[in-house]
Amino acid sequence: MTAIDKKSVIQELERIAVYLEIKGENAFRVSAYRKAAQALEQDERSLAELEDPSVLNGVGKGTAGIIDDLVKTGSTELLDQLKAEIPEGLIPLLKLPGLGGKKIGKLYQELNITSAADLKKACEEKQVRDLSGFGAKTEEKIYQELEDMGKRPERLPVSAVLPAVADLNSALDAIEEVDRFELAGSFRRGRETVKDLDYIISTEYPGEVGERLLSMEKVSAVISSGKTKISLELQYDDVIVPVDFRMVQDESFATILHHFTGSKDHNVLMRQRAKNNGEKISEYGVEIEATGEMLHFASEAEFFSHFDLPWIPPEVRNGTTELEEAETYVDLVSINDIQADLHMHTTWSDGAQSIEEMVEACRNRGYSFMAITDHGKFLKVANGLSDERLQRQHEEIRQLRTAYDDFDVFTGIEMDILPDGTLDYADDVLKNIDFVIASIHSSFNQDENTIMARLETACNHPQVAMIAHPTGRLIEKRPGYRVDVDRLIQKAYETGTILEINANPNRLDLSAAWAEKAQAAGVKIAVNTDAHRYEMLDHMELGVKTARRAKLKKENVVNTWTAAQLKAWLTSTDE
DNA sequence: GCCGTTTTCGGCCCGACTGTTTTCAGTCG
Repeated sequence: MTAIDKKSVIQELERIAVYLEIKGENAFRVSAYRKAAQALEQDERSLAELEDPSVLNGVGKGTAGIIDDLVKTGSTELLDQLKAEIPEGLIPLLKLPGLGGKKIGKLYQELNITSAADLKKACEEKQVRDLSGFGAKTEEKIYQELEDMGKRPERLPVSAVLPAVADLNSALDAIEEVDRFELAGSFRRGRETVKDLDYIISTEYPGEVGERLLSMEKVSAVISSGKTKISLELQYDDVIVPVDFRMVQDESFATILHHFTGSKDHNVLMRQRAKNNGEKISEYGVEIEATGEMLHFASEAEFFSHFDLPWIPPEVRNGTTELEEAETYVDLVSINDIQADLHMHTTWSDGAQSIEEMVEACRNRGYSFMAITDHGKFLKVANGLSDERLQRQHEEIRQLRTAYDDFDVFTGIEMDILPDGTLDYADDVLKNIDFVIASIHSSFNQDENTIMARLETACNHPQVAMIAHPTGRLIEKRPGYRVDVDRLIQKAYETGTILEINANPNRLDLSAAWAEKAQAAGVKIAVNTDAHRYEMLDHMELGVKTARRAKLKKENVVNTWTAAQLKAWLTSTDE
């Protein structure tokens, strides 16, 4: 038996890095521990399977020894020393913007500050401003940050920044001096939470563009404002959205887009590759070190091509294996492959539009088929369909679809799996429905076995085509019910049940990590919006980003298929 | 602390902005 689990080992390595940072240690030594923690995290193997950690890139003899200590005893000498030397209360101070290890070290050594409370007092007594490297302005800023500490979340769910994205896109569209712009950063990479929004802007007139940005309506604070870089905070009700803008000349657009798309670790990989070629990547281009010549690129594709790589999708730029795997991303699912949305609601239950309105909206998006899947009778709060209303609705759908020869509308239902594990409709009702979704909306607090029994009952039913939002989580709001996802994936594979990536930005459920595992196990995935009104159909893009993060191939995403292919597959998996 | 097809030392991705300085360190992404 080991003294601690893998997650704890990773945390302890990160803790060592933080302590060393405050101690003012060499920055490369600090980042070495961070890198080791990351290498451990990204390796699939358990501690037991990973006999010698130093085989990992970034873990050398020293850190391997520390890992070994942690595994065997739960502690290690270095960490014990650091704990004795540095007060634990200093660690949260690293989170304050503008305070890094060096400055915290100074506060500790010269003012004997050991906690947030000490620091606040020192600011009030105006002691901080007298330290070299600090000043009155810094002191005031620190004081304000301490006041605000803990008031705002570190990362925002994508759903929280969508209004800001919409506003910023139209604001930038309206600025004449902007030649083109793009939203980069973790939003472009399709992460489910973001720290800020990173906009890159091509312009010949950064001064004018900057002025316009600073005068935008929702600006609540200016964090920094230079010649080519501006950082703002926008306020939307109680949500504060930090935004960075970087302005460049158009010739540098591709390289700055790449740079600010990140991830940081991906950039490190690319820069290392460039260095091996005697070249240097910056935001502005690629410099040939021997001659000093600066190369520019018309597109990201050209930029990658310069390094003998195909264009690497932003969603997989994790700084892990994407350079080696670059050739395998050609058949990644993309938004243009999507033929259908298979989960949505209408006025028949809790949606805002009629069947016909939703059908028209989907046709206009260029889809070739869709499914109407209102809530079942169990969900009374959502005006779920009784047996009788269900029949009538499906009759209406069958009538409607005769009007189209180029578009198919599946009859469907989002049927609850009841708390007692039974299904909401009888077999003879289900057998006439084209696309039956099963999902859990109740009794989230049941134990794992009960939840799994519910999900397995649904998978086992020949008429159930798909499990919607399989874990029930809401990002940053609730964890979901107690589902053993590995077991669900296995069951879905055995029964030919599709698992959903629900594209709603509050859900993104399955997550990318689980969807990747599902694909590896041979499970088919559907990316659906679960739209309750027109605009929510737009969420497809976020769902597809999640699918791409999961490295899903087009062939494994059923709503890239034709209606006929999906129908044939559904029939073949009935048992 | 890690690493090596310039390999056991000397680098480690690169640049903008701020606040403090008066040429730059620290922080950040």
